[in-house]
Amino acid sequence: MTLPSTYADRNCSLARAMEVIGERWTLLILRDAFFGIRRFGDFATQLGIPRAVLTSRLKLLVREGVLARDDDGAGIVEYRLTDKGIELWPIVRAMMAWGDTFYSPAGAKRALSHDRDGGPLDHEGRCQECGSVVPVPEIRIEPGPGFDPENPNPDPVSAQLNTARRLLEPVTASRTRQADDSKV
Amino acid sequence: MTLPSTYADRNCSLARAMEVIGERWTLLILRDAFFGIRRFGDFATQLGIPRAVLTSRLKLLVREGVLARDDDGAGIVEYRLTDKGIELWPIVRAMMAWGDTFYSPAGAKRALSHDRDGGPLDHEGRCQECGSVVPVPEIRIEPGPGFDPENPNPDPVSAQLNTARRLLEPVTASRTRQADDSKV
DNA sequence: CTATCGTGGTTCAGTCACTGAACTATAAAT
DNA sequence: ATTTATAGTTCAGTGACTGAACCACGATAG
Repeated sequence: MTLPSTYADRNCSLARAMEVIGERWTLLILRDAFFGIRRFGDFATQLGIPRAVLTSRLKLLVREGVLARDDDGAGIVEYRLTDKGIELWPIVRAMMAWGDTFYSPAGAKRALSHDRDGGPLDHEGRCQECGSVVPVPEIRIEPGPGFDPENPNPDPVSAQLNTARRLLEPVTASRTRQADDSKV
Repeated sequence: MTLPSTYADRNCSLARAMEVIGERWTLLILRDAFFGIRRFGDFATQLGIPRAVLTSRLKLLVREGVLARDDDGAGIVEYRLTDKGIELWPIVRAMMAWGDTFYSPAGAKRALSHDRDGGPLDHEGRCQECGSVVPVPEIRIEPGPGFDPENPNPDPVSAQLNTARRLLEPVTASRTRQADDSKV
């Protein structure tokens, strides 16, 4: 049902993509998923999104195969990006780059680099050291020159998000999934 | 007015970008702008968007410097992408590519190529012939293998949009700006 | 000069979605 | 048995979108 009166244009792939990821909050949810957030409560507190809307968005993203819902039966649910979801990275990266260019005079708020060789990424996502298009799990993200530690949000999840990390690396929650699974 | 309760995250450029281009319809308006649409009425009919919403979106985009409003004083107004707006192309391209990949089994609905040498563009926007990142005005767009001529929309604007053209090349309207010989 | 048309909007009632706060359900942990 | 952590649901109030009609203005036709 994605949208009541759906975008009519059947011949533009952009319209179809918008029905999946174009609703309010959706891209911010996905950004946080790239940053390693997997838990319902963490999405809710990080984004300040109404929980009912979060439920609705997560359901749509799971139905469309962008996120996978992983329930361990013990009250712990994780939402992880699927391969299809990971292929949304160029969109997220392009939007961050545009926002940095025009709304962050002090420089990029987050700096991206190739975790293997340390080379910075250009705006097309290429490592300037090795020249390759860096796979998402090898991308290192850290606060950049434009990062503003205004209100240092003291919760542990925010603290983790503001350190240098690799994309998709899960934030460790207070109560983790049962008995340490090897799927990281 | 961008958003009533704005996205709170001040430290993600994505949130700032979403405030400018994240509202419903906005990216479709910009897609049409890349395709050469410049007139209020053409946006309205091509997208099927309520005119009040279109007014609101155009005003925001002009205020943010993404579009320029050009009024010739004779009842003809044109909205054109600025340089800042043209830099949104990687976002539009990435979303079309993702939509094609996952929702167009018959192949891309629109094919992109380098107008100078005819080389097709890869998913990062590089010409596979000359290897360069092709500037937007040199990008040729035409119906691709997944294009579906289902309801051949008979209006002249749609007809132009479905032929091979360069991006940003304006669609010629029935009544053009200031003194023109091409009367129908 | 008046009437009509093309164009770029505005207005408005009805509907739908989002917001924010409170509440519920379930499974540990104490 | 009670508390805590987590993942949701519920609901009234508000705001945004929808669709259709209407308006203002300049150009064109009679």
